[in-house]
Order: sequence, then structure tokens, then C-alpha cells
Amino acid sequence: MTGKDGDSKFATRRKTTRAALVRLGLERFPAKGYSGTTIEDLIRSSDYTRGAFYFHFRGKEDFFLAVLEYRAELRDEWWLVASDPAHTDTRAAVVATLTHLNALEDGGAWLMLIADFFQATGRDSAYVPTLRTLYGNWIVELTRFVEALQERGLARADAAAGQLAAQAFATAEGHTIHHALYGLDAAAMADSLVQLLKP
Amino acid sequence: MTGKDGDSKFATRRKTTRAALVRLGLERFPAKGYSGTTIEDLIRSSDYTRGAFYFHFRGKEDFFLAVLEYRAELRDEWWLVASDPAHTDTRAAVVATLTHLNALEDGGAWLMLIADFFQATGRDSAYVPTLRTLYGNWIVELTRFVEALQERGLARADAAAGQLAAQAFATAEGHTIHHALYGLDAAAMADSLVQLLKP
Amino acid sequence: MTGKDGDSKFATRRKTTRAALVRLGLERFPAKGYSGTTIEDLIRSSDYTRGAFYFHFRGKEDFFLAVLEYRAELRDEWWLVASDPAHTDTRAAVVATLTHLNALEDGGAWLMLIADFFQATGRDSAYVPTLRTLYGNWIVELTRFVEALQERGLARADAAAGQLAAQAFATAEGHTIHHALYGLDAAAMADSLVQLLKP
Amino acid sequence: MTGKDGDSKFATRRKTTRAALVRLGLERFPAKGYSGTTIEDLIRSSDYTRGAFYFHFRGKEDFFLAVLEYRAELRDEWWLVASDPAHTDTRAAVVATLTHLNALEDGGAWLMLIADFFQATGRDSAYVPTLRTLYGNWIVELTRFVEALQERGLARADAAAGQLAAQAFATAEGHTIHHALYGLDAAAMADSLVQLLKP
DNA sequence: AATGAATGAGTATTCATTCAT
DNA sequence: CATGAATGAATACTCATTCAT
Repeated sequence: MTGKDGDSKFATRRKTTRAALVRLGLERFPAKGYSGTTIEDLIRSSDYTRGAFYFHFRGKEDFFLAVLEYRAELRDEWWLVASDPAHTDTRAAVVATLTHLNALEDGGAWLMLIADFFQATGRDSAYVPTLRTLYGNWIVELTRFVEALQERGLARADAAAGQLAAQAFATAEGHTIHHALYGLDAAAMADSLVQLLKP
Repeated sequence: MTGKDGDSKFATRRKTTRAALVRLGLERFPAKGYSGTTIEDLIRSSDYTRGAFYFHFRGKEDFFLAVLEYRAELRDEWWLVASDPAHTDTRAAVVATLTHLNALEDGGAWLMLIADFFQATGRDSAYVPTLRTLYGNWIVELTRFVEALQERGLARADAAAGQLAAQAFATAEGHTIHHALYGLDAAAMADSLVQLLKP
Repeated sequence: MTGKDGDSKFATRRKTTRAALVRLGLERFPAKGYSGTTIEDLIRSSDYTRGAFYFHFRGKEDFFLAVLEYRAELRDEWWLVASDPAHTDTRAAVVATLTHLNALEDGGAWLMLIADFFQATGRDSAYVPTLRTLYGNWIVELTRFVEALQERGLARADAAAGQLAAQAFATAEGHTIHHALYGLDAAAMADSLVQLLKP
Repeated sequence: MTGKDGDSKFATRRKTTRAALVRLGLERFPAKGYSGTTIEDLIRSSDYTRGAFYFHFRGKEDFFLAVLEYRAELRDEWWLVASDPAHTDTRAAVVATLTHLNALEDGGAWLMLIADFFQATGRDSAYVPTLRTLYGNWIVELTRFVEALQERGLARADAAAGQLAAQAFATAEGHTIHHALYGLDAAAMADSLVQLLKP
């Protein structure tokens, strides 16, 4: 009656468990870093077992990427904030956007997490392409944001939106990581982004 | 004959060994990251032994910080580039400075290294203050750089030099790490810095 | 309508599945050894699942013995070769027989497989009697072979056929395993058997 | 004062520990087979720790080969038995030799052990050459034995001593393994060897 | 008669650190 | 000052087997 997959009882159970583990990862990784988070830790704080984990993921690396992908899916259409006429200058739009996005960031340690993963996994790992795809998706969204600003005259027009997007991303993450490591003041990020983007 | 320390032969030998190990660390850490680099790795590529290592350093963490400190000492008075009249605009001064500094960077992986250390060591570790001191030294130097630019009208004057310095540092390292992780174009960093600093 | 077993559709299906799994085992075990072959390996290369496997067999050990039994059933009346008047000396009969039997051997790894099973299962396992029964069947057939040779004056008559059969079996398998492990020349086996058997 | 190695205290300690572990392996492996013997088992029945084990051996495979090599070193000049004028026929010489050698065999399970290792390690493993070297040493010694018999007219002269040696080895091990697996009578081995070797 | 998600004890191996000499 | 053998807790991963459906 039920096909090989579809929405059979099995498929439902599978999805539920997998999702629960991934959500758990999203919560646990930022706490101790990639290498610092052990599979043991993870499963102990879940209702599942080691076997369930390895049924759903090939290993720790695979799991981390699944978490990264889930995190990406969680993002809504945040770039629409740039089109909100309520924001009449670059700073207002940037600040509103950062406020909106910060909701997602548990302490802003994800770049450190990815760096940790990158080191642990070997720079040449088979996972690098996936990492770059995820990056590409961020850039696509950031590009929409920049374009929306440009259309309203709130962003430089002398540079391609995609290029500005990449620079804005690097700038933002640099500030995030300096915030985590050295306690850099949160307002600094907004200011740097405004300088970068404003016409 | 010899005091407890002084300039006896022992003291000389001691310093030599310590310096050799630190230099080795400067070379080995970027290759495999903080957690990825083992003490075994280190001593195997030296003429010393585990015993020598633990005589000079309390452990891996202590050693890493010694390497970081040594790396800081290596920097010359790079900020003087900002005063060079040959550079008549912000971009020229920034590009010249980056060129000058890049000589020190083995692949620009040091922020990732520090992030790795930070994760491995626990965010609350006793080493955080040392990390912040080293950061402070960088900021002092960067502030001199920004001040030199401001004096010549090549940098914004509507922000404190120290604040701009912190933002420039975060911006630069963000671009470095995105370069390492995602292959971000090297020219992007100069552009972002110019936008940030220019009057 | 249908009894508990009988020749209902169910019974047919049951036999089919079981036979398919056993045939698969015959093919997969020699590839990776007893411990090296996982149930996962097995079912992945079939159209069945774990559940089907455990419905038909109590476990891996039980399954292995089923495969061994199936393998024994596959043997035809090979010992008749000894009576073929075309072979006029011991060597001719032995070589013809080996040629005939080799068709069954996938690389001659079965003794290693059994040894592997024996080690994994514990020398005292409940499966040892079954192993000995299978051995006994081989000996019965080999005894017929030796008797046929004796009747034609092509084998020693100063020893019981059963005893010679056991020695021949051990000799042959010793050569097989040395062939697999150390690359022992295939012709050696025939020579050793001829020496053992000839009058 | 002490060179890098030589007979310093360190070298002595190292050799002692290594030898103790290898001796232990010689004792433990036959009990549970190669895969069945765990490193944990091993060290628990020693006075050393996991770390000591891995200081001396690269891993389980490396250790097993070290045990095999040690076992080979233990053999004395057993082939001299063949020259003893007290043995006036082939059977007497063979029986005396088997008696002499049996002292070394703890249950005669070493071929099974090697087969187990071979399966576990992958037929293509980097360790196969070492296995073959060990085999080669056995053959050298067996060849001396056969030559001694040939000189005294107690062995076939129509076959090369080296070839006979290889056949005798395979024959003997075949009987050993059938003894272990199926309870084959111990006298059978002597008889088969006599048939193979006698002129 | 079969499905496949989940279990959990078991295993080899790594590595920062210690310590007798 | 330095040696290097030894420690042992920690860790990712495997796999035969179970069981609700």
C-alpha cells in the first residue's frame, strides 16, 4: 500500500527524528565549538541513541553540514526589510535588518564554528563545495538586499550589487567574530556596513 | 659562580631552545590549525623532545600564546606607511600598507587559529585576557595608522581614530577569513577598507 | 484454506526469499570473509530487507551455516570421475577430479571462511556439531572416491579408504589455503595428492 | 654520555616492555583469534596501559606481525633432527621432527590466526609482503630439512627440495587446521608427510 | 511475511601530560 | 636542562539484533 518512501509511517518517523537531531545540533554546536561538541554530548541531551544518530548521518561532518543547511532554511525573506519605505536612509535600513537577523544568531559564533570545522576537516575536504554552496545562497540573498537599497538610492551604484554583497558579508562576519573574541562593540558593525554601502 | 639566571651558559641555552620552539610553532600552527597541530608534530620537526617542550611551556595553550606574542613582536613600525607622502590618496595608503603587512601572513589563517584556540580552550579560559592584550596592541598600532591618515586628510575625522581602527581590523579579518573559506577575491578587502576610512 | 505450511502461495514465497538470500551469501561471504561481511552488505545487494533476513535466519551464524549447507547440496556425484576408465593412472584421475571440483570454488577461500567463523563464534559454539556433520558428508564422498581408486588399483590398499579420504581432504585444503595466502603454485596440490594416494 | 639509542637505560626499558607485550600477544592471540582478541583484553592482562601499547606498535596489525616475527625467532635449528643417524627411516625422522616442533605450537591455531588476519586486514593490505617473508623463512628451513633427508636417501630425489618443502608445509598445516576444526587424528599428519616425502 | 528505524555494547585509536632518570 | 617511555581519559564510529507496525 505504501510506496518505498512517500508519507508512510516510516517516512514520518524518520523525518521527525532527523529533524530533532538537527535542531539539537543547532543548539549545541555554538556552545562548545565543532571539535568541542561530541556525539556523546549530543545524544545524551536527546531522547535518541548513538545508533539513531548514525542511522541518519554518515558521521559528525555530515551532521554539521545538515545543521548548517537547516540553519539556512530557517532564514525568512529578510532582505525585504531593505524595501520598507519606513527606512529613509541607509543607516536605518541596515540597523533594521541587523536587528531582524540577529534573532537567528545564538551568540554569533557560527563563523567560528565553520572555521573550526574547516580546520578539523582538512582544507581539502570533500565538504568544502557544500560550504561554498551555502555561502553562495547567502550571497544571493545579500545581493537582493543591496539591489533593493540601490533602487532606492540608499546604496552605492558604482559597484556591482553582488560584489558589495560579498564585502558586506565579510565585513559583518569580521565584526561578529571580533565581538565574540575581543568584545568589540555591537554598534561598530552597523557603522562599518553603512560606510561600505552608502552612496 | 652563576646566579639563578643571569647570562650564564645555561640561560643562553634556555633562551635558544625556547626561541627555536616558538619559531617552529609559528610555522606549524597555520598548517593544521590549533587542535590539529599535536605536540608530537611539533617536536618531531624539531631537534628537541617532549621534555624540552614541557620545561619551557606549561602546556599547549601556554605555548600557543607564546607563539602569538612572538608573532606580535615580529611586527615592525608598519603604520609609518600611512605618513609616506608618496601615497596621495586613501586607497594608495591602504594598498601599500596591506602589501607591507601581507609579508607576515602565512596564508592569513591566524584569525581561524585564534578562533580554534578560543573554542578549544573554553570561552571563559584564563587565557582570554592575554588574547585581549594582544588585540589591544594591534589596536594601538592601527590607531596610529588611522591618526596618520586623519592628519593628512585621508581619513574620516567624524569618528575617533581608535574606533575606526577597531572597525578596520574587524573588516580586514572578516575579509581574510572569507578569502580562506570561500575564496573571496583579495581586492575586496582594500575596497572595503577604503570605504570605511575615506573622509 | 491453506494449512500452516503446505504448498500455499505463502510457503512458496517464503522458500523463494530464503533461497535468494542463501545464494547471495554464497556469493558475498568469500569476498570479505565471515566477520568482514555485514548483514548490511548482504541486504543492500539484495532486494530484501533486514526484517526478511531475520525472519528466515536466527542470526548471522545461523545464516552462515545455511549457506554452508546449500554449498554442500550443490555438489554433484563428483566421485564418479574416479571410476572413469579414461583415467588410467592415479594422477590422471586426481587431476580430472580437481578440475571438476574447482568449478565450485570461488577462489578457494572457504576453509578460511570456516576458520574465520570458528574463531568468531568461539571454539565451543553450538555450531561445531553442524560443522562436523558437513565435514562428515565430505568425507563420505571422498571415501567413495578413494574406494573407487582402490578397486581399480590406483590407490594404496594398505590404509582404510576413510582414513586416506580424511588425509586427502586435509592435504587439499592445506594447499588451497597456502595458495590463497602465499601464492603456492596450483600444481603442487595435485602432486601431493598423488603421492598420498598412489599405491 | 649515552648515545641516541644504544644500551642506555631508555633502550633497555623500551625493549623490556615491547618484549613483554609481544610475549603476551603470543599467548593471547591463539585463545580468541585475531579479530576476537581486543587491545583492551591484551593490556588488561599486562602491567601496561593502552598508551604503552601504542607507543610500541602502530596498531593491532603491526602488533600481530611483531608477534608473528617473534614466534619465528623462537624456532631453533629444528631441521638438524633430519640428520640424526638414530632415525633410520623417513617415518622416524618425520615423527621426531613433529614431536620436536609441536613444543612451539599452542594448540596449532596459527594458520587460522593468519587466515583471520588476512581476512580482517584485506587481501591487498600492506602487510601481505611481510607475511610472505615469514613464509619464505619457514620454507628455507624446511628446505634444509628435506635436503638433509635426501642426502641420507630418506626423501624423494625426483623433486626439488624447495618444492617438496612447500608441499610438506601446506600438507602439515592442512592437517593442523583440520585437527583444530574437525578433530582430525594427529597421526594422520605424520602419515601424509611420510607418503609425500619417502623415496 | 516483511519493513526499516532504532538500540547500545563494543573497538581501535589519539594525544596532552607526567615522571623517573 | 633534557630525555622519552608511559599514562589514561576521551572519541568517533560499527554492527548484530530488536521491535512496533
